[in-house]
Formats: sequence, structure tokens, C-alpha cells
Amino acid sequence: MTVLKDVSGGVALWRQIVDAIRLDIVGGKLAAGDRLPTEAVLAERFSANRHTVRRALAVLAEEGVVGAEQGRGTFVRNAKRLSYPIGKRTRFREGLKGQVEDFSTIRLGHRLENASAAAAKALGIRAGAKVVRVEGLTSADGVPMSRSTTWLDYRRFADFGEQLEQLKSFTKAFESYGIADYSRASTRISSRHADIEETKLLKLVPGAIVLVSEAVDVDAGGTPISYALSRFPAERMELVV
Amino acid sequence: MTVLKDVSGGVALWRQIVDAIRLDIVGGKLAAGDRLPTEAVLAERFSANRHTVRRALAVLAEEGVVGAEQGRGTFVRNAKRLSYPIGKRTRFREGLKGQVEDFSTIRLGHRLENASAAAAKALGIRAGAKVVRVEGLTSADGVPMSRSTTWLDYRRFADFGEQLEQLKSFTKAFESYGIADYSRASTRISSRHADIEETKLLKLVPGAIVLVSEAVDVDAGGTPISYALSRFPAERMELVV
DNA sequence: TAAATTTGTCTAATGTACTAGACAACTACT
DNA sequence: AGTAGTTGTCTAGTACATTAGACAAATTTA
Repeated sequence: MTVLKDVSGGVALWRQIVDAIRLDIVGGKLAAGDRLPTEAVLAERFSANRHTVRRALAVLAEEGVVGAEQGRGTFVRNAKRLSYPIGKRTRFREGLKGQVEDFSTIRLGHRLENASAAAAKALGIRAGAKVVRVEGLTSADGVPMSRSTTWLDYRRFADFGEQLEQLKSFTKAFESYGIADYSRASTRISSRHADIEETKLLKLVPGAIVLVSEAVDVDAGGTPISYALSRFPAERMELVV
Repeated sequence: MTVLKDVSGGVALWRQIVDAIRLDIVGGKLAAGDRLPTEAVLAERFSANRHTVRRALAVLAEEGVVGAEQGRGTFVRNAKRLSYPIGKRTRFREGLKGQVEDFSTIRLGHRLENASAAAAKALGIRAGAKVVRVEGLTSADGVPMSRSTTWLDYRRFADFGEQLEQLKSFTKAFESYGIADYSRASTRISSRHADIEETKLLKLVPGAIVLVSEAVDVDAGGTPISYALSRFPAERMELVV
């Protein structure tokens, strides 16, 4: 007679073990170079079979977080999580300066569309009004760190997409519209599982968690200029207020 | 429109559909009273079988988020997500004022322990030094909203646990130590799957996501007084900066 | 009333998740 | 060299996840 485990909540045990071990690593309980507990001990700790633990370790090995060595044990390879500071003057690049060497943003295109209720409210325009929508993907040291979608009022920023592709920077694109400075009016932070597109672009294992930030930036006069929805891999980033 | 369908990432398809639909509801795409798309349409959208969609809807019905009516359709019952503002003067109760009717905090006890590296760093003491650890669970209108653990320097707040049980409020307990005012020095926000204890206390389905906030509060002189680790159910709360 | 639409229930088949036990391959220590 | 400890691989069985099709039951529309 098999003893039934706690009802599955739709998240496989091996995936929960992946999350738990990674949390110990990025949280500092285990440092780079440390040896993890043996598979047998981990199986005991998580009330799981050794094979299930092995599956979790295989995923972490795939990600480069740990590495197994036959006869010796399994060791922590790579540790830390980036910190992204959020405040009045929030700039993605500057915020991560000092934490990463290389930085690159891929523009995934832009198009016109009608404002959703949320976008309209954030930008202070009526729902359905024309807005410019810009898609982007930012990587640090070759690792994808942020998938972002930004909406801007078409009446003021008709060619923003083109400007951005040329100038390669939001700050500079805003300057081309005469906005010398801008600041963060509000940031809403929530969290959910990554969808399939995010999983692919952010190079996540399916089922990974993303931190979602909804940010409204305003110009010097306090007028909303952009509404941005950014998704960060929770395993690679934390937000600091 | 969210598209899912990832193979075998350890998160069951029905659970991803639960998350996606709930996101549409708490995100405002669907308001209370609205009829959801039919099961057939949802199955099409998520590239899933109707049975799989039905399982997801059953979970949401269990949570009270939606309700199905035979022959008519499935309707949104309960909508919103609470917003918890984070700033210089962050107070849990005040932050949620106006959003909830009733408010209750259960103290889950307190004890002495030796400071972890993270706690020590936050409080500006040496690792291993004695700290007071306080556990709590806060509910709004009967729904658990926050599971928190707070650490304080033992040398300054030896009897904090007792004070808190008597005074029922962090603000008042701090006052009893002569701290008339305090403010938020920093908040780190991350996200992960809920562990077993959190799942139970916060009344979550296993596999749910929690937003994790690590906060350091300081007194008027800028000296750290508390380090708090709070876990919020991502499906019920968002953080606003 | 009849037809169309929508949710509710049943049976069945296939692949994934998890458990269980056994043994091989490799490393470190005595 | 021998032994204990650890990871790697194999087989096999049970429960869960997902798909598929069919029909019943309730509601709305024509």
C-alpha cells in the first residue's frame, strides 16, 4: 500500500525542490564552491525519492547553478542574484552598473495600437486612444534579465519607436522630444508564472516565476510619458526599493 | 492575450491556466459579474483540452473567484487584489486602510536566536549575536494576507516579544522603547513558490507564488531597529512603490 | 415548442511524475 | 589494497496529467 503524498497543487515536486535549493544558493545559505548535502540527505529533507532529487539537481546543473562530480558530491557553481534599485530616478542601465560587465538590449519591434484600460489610466488618456507600443529584451553579461513592453501616447510620441531604434536609449529618445529629465511616479510589483513567450525569450525553464513591474514615468511637469510593463526572472533578479 | 502551452516544466497546464485566468481577473480585464469565455473557447485559447480547462475553473470556483452556472456560463464572482504601498513611512495597517474592513494579526510566538548573516548585516550587528525573533500572520477581512518574521537586536529590545503581545502593534511596541517615529531604510523584493508552512498558514493551494519583502526599518537617528521578512500571496496582493 | 448553446458527467487511452530497489562507477580515506 | 561514501544507470510499478469522444442537464434564443 502506497502512502499518498500531499495533494499536488499542480507544481511538480522536482520543481519545488529546484526552487528550494536555488533559494538556499541565491539566499546565501550555500556559497559558490560549497558541497551540497548528498542526494540521500536531500531526499530525506524533502520527503522525496532520490530519483526525484536527482531530477531537480539535473535542472540546476543545466542552468549552471550546480555541478555534480561522481564519487565526490554536488557543488555550487554560480551564485548571485542581481539587485535592481527602484526609486524616483529609476534607470535600468544605471541601476545595474557595477553589478554587470556587459549590457545589451534587443528591440523586439514597435507598433500602434489602441490603449487598454490599464494603459489609458496610467497615461491619463481615454481607453482606446492611439498609443505606441514598444517591445524590448535586455540582457546582462549575456543572460536575459528583463522583458519589457512600454506604451506611450501617440499624440506626443508618434515616432518614438523609430527614435528608440536609432538612439538605443529611452533617456535619449525622450530627450529628442525635449524631455531633459523624467522620474518615476509609481511602480506596482506583482508576481506570477512566466508564460510561454517569456519562458523562451528569458531562457527560463518552463514554470519559472517572473516579477512583474508596472511603472509610470512622468516628465518634469508631472505629466505621464510612459507606462512600462517589465518582467524579471525572479531567480535572477530582486528589486530594491 | 496570454498563450501558454509549455511542455513539462514541472507546472501542470491546469495550474498555468488558473494563474492566467486569475491574472485577467485581478488585472481588471474581467470585472466582477462578467461572463468568462466558454470552456470551449478557453480550451482553444490555451491549446488545452476542455477537461483541463474545467479543472482550472474548478480550482478558481473553489477559491470563490468564479462560479459556473449550467447552461448559462461561468461568471466572475470576486475580483480585486489589495495594493500595499511601500515608502519611507511604511505601516502595514495604515497602508491597507480603506481597502479592507476588518484587520487582524495573530502572533505566532517569539524566541531568542543567534543572528543569521543576513539579519546581522541588516541590523548592523555581528553574525551570531543574540536577536529576538517574532512571528506573525496578518489577515484582512478574514483572508490571510501576510506571513512575517521580524528580527530585532536583543541588547536593545530584549522584551520586545512580550511588549508586542501586550500592545498588539509594532508602532506602539517601539514607542515603549522610546522610539516615537521610525522609517523604512530599504526594501528588497523577490518572489518564489510558497513553502509548505506558508501554504498552510496563508491558505494557499500548493504551488502558489509568494512575494517576499525584506525590509529594514530605522529609528529617527538612522539606526536599524528591525529586519522583517514578509511573505505575501502574489494572487492577493501587489506592492506599490 | 424546438434548436442552439453551455456546463456536468462518464469512460478510456497515453504520457509524465514519483517511488522502489539494485548495482555500477568513481573518489577519498585508512 | 580495501572500504565506505557518493553519483550514475537500469528496471518496474502506481498515481497524476492530459487528451479524446459521447451524451446528459440546464438555459437562452428563435
